[in-house]
Amino acid sequence: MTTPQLDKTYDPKAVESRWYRVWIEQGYFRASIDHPGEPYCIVIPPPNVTGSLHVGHALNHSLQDILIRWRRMQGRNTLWLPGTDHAGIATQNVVEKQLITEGLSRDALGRERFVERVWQWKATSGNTIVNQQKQLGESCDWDRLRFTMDEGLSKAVLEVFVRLHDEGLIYRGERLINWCPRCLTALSDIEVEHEDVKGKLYTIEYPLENDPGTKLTIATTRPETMLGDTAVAVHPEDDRFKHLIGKRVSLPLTNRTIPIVGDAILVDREFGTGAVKITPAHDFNDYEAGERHQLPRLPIFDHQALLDPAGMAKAGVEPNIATPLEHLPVQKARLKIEQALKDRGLLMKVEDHKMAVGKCYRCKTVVEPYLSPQWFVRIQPLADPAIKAVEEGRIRIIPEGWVNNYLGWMRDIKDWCISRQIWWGHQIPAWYCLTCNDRQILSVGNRTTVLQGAKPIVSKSDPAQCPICGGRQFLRDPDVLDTWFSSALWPFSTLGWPDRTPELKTYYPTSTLVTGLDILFFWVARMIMMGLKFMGDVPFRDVYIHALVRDAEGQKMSKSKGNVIDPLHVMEQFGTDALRFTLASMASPGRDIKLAEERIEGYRNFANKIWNAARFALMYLNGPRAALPPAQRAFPDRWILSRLNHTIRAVTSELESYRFDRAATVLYQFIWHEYCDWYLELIKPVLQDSAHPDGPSARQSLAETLETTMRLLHPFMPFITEEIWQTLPHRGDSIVVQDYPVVDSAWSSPDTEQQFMLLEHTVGLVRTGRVLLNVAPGQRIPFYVGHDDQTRHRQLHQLQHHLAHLSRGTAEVKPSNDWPSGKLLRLVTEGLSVGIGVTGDVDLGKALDRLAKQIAEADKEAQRLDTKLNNAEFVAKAPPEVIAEHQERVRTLSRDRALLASSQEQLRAMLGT
RNA sequence: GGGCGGAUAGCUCAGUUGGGAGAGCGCUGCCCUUACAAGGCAGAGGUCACAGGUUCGAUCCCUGUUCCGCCUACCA
Repeated sequence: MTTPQLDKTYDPKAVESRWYRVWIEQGYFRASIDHPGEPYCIVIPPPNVTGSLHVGHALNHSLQDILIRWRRMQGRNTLWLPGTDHAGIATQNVVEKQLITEGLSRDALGRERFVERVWQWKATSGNTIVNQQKQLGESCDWDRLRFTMDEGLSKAVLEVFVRLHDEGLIYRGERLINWCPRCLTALSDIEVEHEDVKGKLYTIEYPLENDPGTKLTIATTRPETMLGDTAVAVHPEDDRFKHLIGKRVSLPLTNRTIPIVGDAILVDREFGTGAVKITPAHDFNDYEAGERHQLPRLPIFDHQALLDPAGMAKAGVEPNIATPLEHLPVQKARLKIEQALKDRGLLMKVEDHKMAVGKCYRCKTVVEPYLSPQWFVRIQPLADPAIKAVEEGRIRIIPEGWVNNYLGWMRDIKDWCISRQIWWGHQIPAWYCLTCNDRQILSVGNRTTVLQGAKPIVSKSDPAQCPICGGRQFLRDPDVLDTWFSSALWPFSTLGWPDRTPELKTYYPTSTLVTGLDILFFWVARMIMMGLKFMGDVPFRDVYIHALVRDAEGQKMSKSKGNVIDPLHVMEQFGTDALRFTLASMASPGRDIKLAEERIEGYRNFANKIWNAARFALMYLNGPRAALPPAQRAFPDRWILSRLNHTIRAVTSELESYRFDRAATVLYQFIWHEYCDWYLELIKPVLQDSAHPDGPSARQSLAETLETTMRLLHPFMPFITEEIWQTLPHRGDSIVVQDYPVVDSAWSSPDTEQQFMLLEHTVGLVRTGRVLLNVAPGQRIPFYVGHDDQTRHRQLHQLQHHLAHLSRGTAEVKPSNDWPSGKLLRLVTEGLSVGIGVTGDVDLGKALDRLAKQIAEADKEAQRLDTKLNNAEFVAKAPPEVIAEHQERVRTLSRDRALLASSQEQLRAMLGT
């Protein structure tokens, strides 16, 4: 038999694309409802269709692939369902920017042609991220790739919208909503990011209508909104002001007077002046206060957040004030208002003030509360079951710490604004009869607005006839749905819902959702609500929430900071397996990942180490192999089988609890520091002697353990493990579809492990001695070993030839008091003694320093233990086994110390000091 | 303002029934020893943030403080 030869260093590029192609060709990732195993399904958090893979995706996807590959190998009926979402606002923004560079605009193009352009863009760039995912080795069932705007998923959206509307859970109404004046659309509450900024607090005087000499002083951070004030509020129990309630003030800069109202909710007596202006059209609190006091709402900004002439006219703003303000943005208007108030002596003071402003999560523009008719989901009835599902443990959130976060948000949830004033997305299935809604449909330029009070016909298909007037002319609601509305249906819409498909029956509820914290509310919470509502069951059993990836300094990665780590570049440079292993090993719960390239390089080295272990194995695997029962194998084989068994148990249980970091650490330690450092070294003498009687069993153990280790590692490092596995003796076509290793009690051998620890300590001591005495690495030396404990001493005899081999010398096992008295460096630890001959002209400085240090440490430790043992309370109250252990340690220490001291004296004697 | 998490070796982080403090990277010294210099061997380095409390005994449990993150919120 000829053995395949491997190159000296591992070259990821040479193997990755090759194996991925094979895996796809063989259909290993394809799921089938006929598979006999218990289903295990993950739906991918769909990335933006026009995006590209960033390191956050790489983490998220690596973890999912580890789970899926692991479960597939365990024989489960696995489905990892991939897909992308249409990312309404973001994608529309991208295409609009393209149009600008062509001198076009979406308005110039018109809705239909614009949407066509977006589809074109999706067609050209939509595969980018999918190809990058393949590069990462993701074992998705690509035949089932879904997109939120697919026909099937769109059907699901229609179905859900219409059913929720019919049940009264979707309604249209005019409310104050978050409005992005740049994207020109409504946003939901959670699409607004709050950011602390340094602002100013303006104190302004409003004169009383019937007593202009008396003034009510208010404080505001947004003086420009005063033009739309419709009341001033004071606390009803505030003795300073309560007599003013019911009176009116003249609103400066306008011809209006507005009432003073008492409002205990809005007003905090301690803050500012104790009096607050109320602008219901431009502030959420004021909007609610306005409801309480039946105040009019006077918007003074237009949809671009510019001062609106018509609005100002309606608000009675003095013409000489209004004219210069027309079409000014908020910031500029503020300066003019400030000046006007100053001119009239009404501006008392301006102070620095810390405040939070809301920004659009897509474009970072400051959002404005804006009064407009929108569609909402009445969320409370959906939230209640979603709260219960988590409370009752039907859904587990991991790590648990996020449960309260989830519950807190769900219990305080607000109605969800789902309409967006953009064109890319699922258009709302609502139509307005042109006859019946004549007065509610308003066209200004190319903007069509359907006013509050219009009567929509909600239906899965175009209505033929108005049920009220019989009219046949309709306007379809121009708005589209929030992208997250379709994402919320993802776990069942991707499986064929609303049709009752066998896939749905097999894979729903899905098993695990892997996601970042940033979309817990955007996505996870909404999937839970929709899943419970429409499937009558939770969408997934486990939600695993992983950390955010930051740069080495802990900064959030962003293109503008230039600190992004590009996963594609990393894969190119260090290999995909290295990247995947790095991310897995750093995925500790509840902590952000600070990623530095050196870490990835370290795991590239790990891959190379594995590669070379395989090269070593292949070099010696020629020749007959014999599979003896584990107990009859040689010491190194018994030991590595026992350790491998332990590693299988640990990796499996860590994966079961989503501790990817610990699973990775366990694998790393085993492969590098047990398998390579010790096992391969231990078996070299047997392998290198082709006539050795233990050869057949050693070769069998070597092949068997390496092959098993590759299977154990495969979910983490799919490419290198496949490449190596193929060169080893194996059964089957691909590691992808082999069984995951399971614990085998016949492999477990605690006695052998004990013995190995003795070997490890002894070899360590000899090697230390060699360094202390400056013995050349290649030089073979004679040395003595002995142990105070009889059993250990006997074991040293059994280990003799291993000791000699690993210590590069000849070992004589003999009680230490039988050793020659002079010219010997003795090193001692825990009853174990090693003696190395000292030749005349060696520098003993290092050795003496070491002995002195050991003695000092022994003294210190002995003193610490003595103190404890002399404490009557310790002796009286500590468990007997703890006391016994302490006493034993004191005895060992004192023996060790005595031996070290005598060695010290002997060396000193040699030096003649 | 509220909530949550973190503070352990130079750096990044493990450490689950409280009883001798760990890994990776980096650093120092010696080695191109026929799997691997992307390597081997040996080694240095830590009042486990601070102050109290519980306990015979605390990195671990409790309280408070400081600093740093994140989430959330209507303080004009």
